Amino acid sequence: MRMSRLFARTLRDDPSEAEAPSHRLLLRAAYIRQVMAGVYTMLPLGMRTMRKIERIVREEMDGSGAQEIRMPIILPAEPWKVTGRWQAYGEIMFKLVDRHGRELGLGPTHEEVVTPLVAGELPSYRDLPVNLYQIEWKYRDEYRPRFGLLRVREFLMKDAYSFDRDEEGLHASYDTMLQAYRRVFDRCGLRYVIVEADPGTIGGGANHEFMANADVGEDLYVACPNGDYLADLEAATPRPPEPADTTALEPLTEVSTPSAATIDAVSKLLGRPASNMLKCILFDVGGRAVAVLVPGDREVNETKLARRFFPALVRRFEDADFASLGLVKGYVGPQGLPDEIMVLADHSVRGGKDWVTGANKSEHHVTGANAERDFRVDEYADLVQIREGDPCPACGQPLRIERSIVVGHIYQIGTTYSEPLKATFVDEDGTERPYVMGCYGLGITRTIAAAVEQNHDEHGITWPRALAPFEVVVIVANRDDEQVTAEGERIYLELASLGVEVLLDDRDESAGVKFADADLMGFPVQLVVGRRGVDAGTVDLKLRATGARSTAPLQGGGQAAADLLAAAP
RNA sequence: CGGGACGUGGCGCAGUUUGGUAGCGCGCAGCGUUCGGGACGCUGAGGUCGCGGGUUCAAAUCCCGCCGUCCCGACCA
Repeated sequence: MRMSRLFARTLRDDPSEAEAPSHRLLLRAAYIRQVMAGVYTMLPLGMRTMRKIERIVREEMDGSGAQEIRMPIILPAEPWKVTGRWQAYGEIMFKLVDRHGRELGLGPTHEEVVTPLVAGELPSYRDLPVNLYQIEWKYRDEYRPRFGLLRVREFLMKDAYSFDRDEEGLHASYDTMLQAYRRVFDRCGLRYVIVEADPGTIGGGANHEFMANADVGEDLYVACPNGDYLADLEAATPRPPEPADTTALEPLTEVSTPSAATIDAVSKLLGRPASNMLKCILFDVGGRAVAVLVPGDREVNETKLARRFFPALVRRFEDADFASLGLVKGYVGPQGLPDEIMVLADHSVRGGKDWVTGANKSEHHVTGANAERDFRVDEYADLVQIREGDPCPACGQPLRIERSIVVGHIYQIGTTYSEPLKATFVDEDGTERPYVMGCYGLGITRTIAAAVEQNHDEHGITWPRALAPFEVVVIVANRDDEQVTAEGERIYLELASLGVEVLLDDRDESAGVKFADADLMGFPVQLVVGRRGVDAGTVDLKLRATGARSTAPLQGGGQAAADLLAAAP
């Protein structure tokens, strides 16, 4: 490719809307252009990098026995209503209506399409397992698109779905995908960790996230310094506390707490630490009231709560909800709550006693409240938000919090979709059983951004070879010199014949502009042909990632660039 | 949706406080000079000042409404 023909105008100044490094550089280096919030056009350079990731993904998926299909972007609403996700995805799903008044959606993911597809084609256990994947645009009307390609409303994703007879088969399929993902991200040159994660609106059981480390990452995970434990912040489970000694308990006593409707205020008023307060938060779960108890110094992890009740919708009580049950916001406690309110407590509540909590009466709290004696707990569960410094569940060392970008997420979803969608096969014993499914997402466009976040410096992008849109750029430093131009052409053809993806900067620009653009666009190897070198019989080479410079003979300069490239990361 | 900021040629910005008929740098086109780290000179093209309404002799500037974009929080690849 000749740069004089390449549709790529670089920007000298940072566009004012771009903040994150990947966003800034992808715009400046002419990889992407914005169309509207969270929607981008991929320019030729961006396309080439995107295709490279797609290719790596295809090779690893095909090599793992998955088969590529293509499902539509535009989908009927019905199966989504059956699984409950028409509601659960809510406003995130782009919804539209066709001329007949039929409700349609733009696919945010494709379980509701692939599951009936397989059910219609494969009624026998003999045909299992099967794993189908596609690389397709996904649509999510995000609350807040941001950071260029990192969080967008239209993105390219590889999604795969495995169908097995039983749990054992699922585990094998899942493990195959986990290994395939490792190879994909290794080949992309990403620095990443694999963490235990929350399944979100997909639902189901065990699942892992592939997290690329990055300063602008929106996703936090906890890591044990000993390497014993890695988990998504939302999914992380703190080590359960030792149960409190309940041999001597305070009596339950009501105290007046005028205008103290917050943990902080009550804590100050009564001179008790927040950790001795029992926070009682009310939720509406699909129309049913649920009280969640956590110590006063902890937060309820609403993601875990949503997971406990998935696919029912969980929302915090609003003023009207308190009023309808005769409760006073800020003074709610678990003792004496009506029977129809389910009471859930975090495991950490077992570690405390003689709680201070609301008296269910305006301006009053109680002290000395204890589980069983004074209030019922219907279920203990893991419901708190983990914090930096919490003990590792494996070894007890304080956990650290790290920042990252989720580039892949794999799930064991079991029969979460096959059951409601009645997607069954006939098993060996003649009975119908729902498929045991796994699903596997990998963000292609997000991987582009994550790679730039990890590979850039003050001059521009420093691509790993596998993702660079071109591997070598041949810079003709003196555009007016026919001999220099001819040597540049010759080396360009030499590199092409060696199978190297090469770009010839034949533009009528000064050398400085060419160097700056080459650095900005991030090609791994730069080869400079100039007057000086041609006279001396040499070319100059530069490895972009390290800045290391060297010279090579003019004759065979192409081979030297190819050798340097082969040694590049 | 809640909080904050900003919308002026392709990009970055000034002008808005104090209304007077739009400017700078980069980029773009032409000519000439330059030619190994974002060259220089001359000439030129390019703007419904986000949109709609209002006030005024006169609005980029003042008032009202709307839209868009970005940043901080609630969803996810």
